Amino acid sequence: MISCLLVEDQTLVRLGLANLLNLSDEIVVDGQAQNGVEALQQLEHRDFDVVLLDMRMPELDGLGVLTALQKRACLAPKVLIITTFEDCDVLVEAMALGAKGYVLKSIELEELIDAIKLVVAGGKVLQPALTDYLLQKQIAPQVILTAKELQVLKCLSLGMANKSIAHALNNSEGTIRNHVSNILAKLEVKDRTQAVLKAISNGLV
Amino acid sequence: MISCLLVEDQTLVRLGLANLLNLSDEIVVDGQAQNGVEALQQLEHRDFDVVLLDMRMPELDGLGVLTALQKRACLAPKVLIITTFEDCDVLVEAMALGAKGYVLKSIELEELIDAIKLVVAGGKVLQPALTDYLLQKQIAPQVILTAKELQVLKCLSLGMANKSIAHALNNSEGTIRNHVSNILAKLEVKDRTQAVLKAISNGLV
DNA sequence: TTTTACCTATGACATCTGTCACTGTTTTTG
DNA sequence: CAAAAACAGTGACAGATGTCATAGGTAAAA
Repeated sequence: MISCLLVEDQTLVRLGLANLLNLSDEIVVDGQAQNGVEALQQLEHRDFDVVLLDMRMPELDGLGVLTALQKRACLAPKVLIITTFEDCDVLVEAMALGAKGYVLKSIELEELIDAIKLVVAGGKVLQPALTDYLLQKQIAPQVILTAKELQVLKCLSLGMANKSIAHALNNSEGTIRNHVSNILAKLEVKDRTQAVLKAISNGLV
Repeated sequence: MISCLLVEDQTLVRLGLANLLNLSDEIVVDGQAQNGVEALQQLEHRDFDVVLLDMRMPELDGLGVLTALQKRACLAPKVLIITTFEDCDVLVEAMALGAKGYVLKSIELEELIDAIKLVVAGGKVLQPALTDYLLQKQIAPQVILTAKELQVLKCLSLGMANKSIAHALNNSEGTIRNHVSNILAKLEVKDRTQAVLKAISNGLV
């Protein structure tokens, strides 16, 4: 039997999925968590063969869990991300942080069970729908913003003007203008509005 | 026993939820549909006490189903919307289209069962989290944009510059500037970026 | 019919925005 | 250590943005 920790914030989805998996005779969900914090607590106490991890959660999200797990690399469990298409912008980050697979909640039950077995066996899983998505993304390679730029971008996406941002971040307006200019270049957009739109749709903020 | 049609596109969620509800001794999910079209087909063949309806679906979404059901008003079944917080902008529309209740997927199982019973009994259900949301909306009374303004706002939220919008809508740039100015005043914001953010969060676009 | 609201347009104006070139300081990294 | 990034700053500039006053045309409502 494959022992499995299920991390998902929506109670109905979590209970339902746990039930379904437990009906199979190969997988047993013997741990559940509503958010990243709970998940890490459970993982301290005992080991699981695999962690089914949702991305969007309160308290600590999927990426947070992955980051935390990386720090104790030796005994990191296999992680299979199971989430919605809306959250798949972070696919690359998640895999970079050590996730072994990434499937959508729209997956069929049998496929999911196969994916879990594959991951436990040491494989990697990516749904066809996602590989297409990846291809599209890789044409426009990963944008890397510096910490400061990300800070400014967050201000932008709050609708702040350069002057306000300068005041908020204790910089001159000119400096903020430079940062904004660099952000626009990196995001390949022409003005702050487009930057905000791109940031939102890419989950950068 | 309350007979129930469950309409939800994500297979795992649907099967899981159906299982959970069937475990109770008051509710039986004896119909399932993956989208609005399938739901309407099922409803032609037979009656259900209640329809559990997801909002965001392929083919035909929740609002579409409600609209279709309204047209044969006499034998419209009770509808309980069960969806995510992201889709709750359409709450008012859904209720106006005859939905008897609106709950989030984050609801607890027992609460959901209670909600279903309440709806079948002729009541209406709104989760506390949603009533708060409604209040917020009503404090900032409905902004009324003219058709043209809405058109311009949509362009804004695509990240277009005034010149582009002017070109796209066959107007002078000055005219567009005037429209933008009026939009900003009506939305009570200071620049186009804030306008776009507000438009998005209020579902105006 | 008169009024009202909407769409269109122009010109002038102040301000904001984004770019560029150039100069530093500090921190990270090879 | 030396090179490379990241960060902060200035000044000058072009162009975009938003405001205001003003005004003509059209369509719907009173």
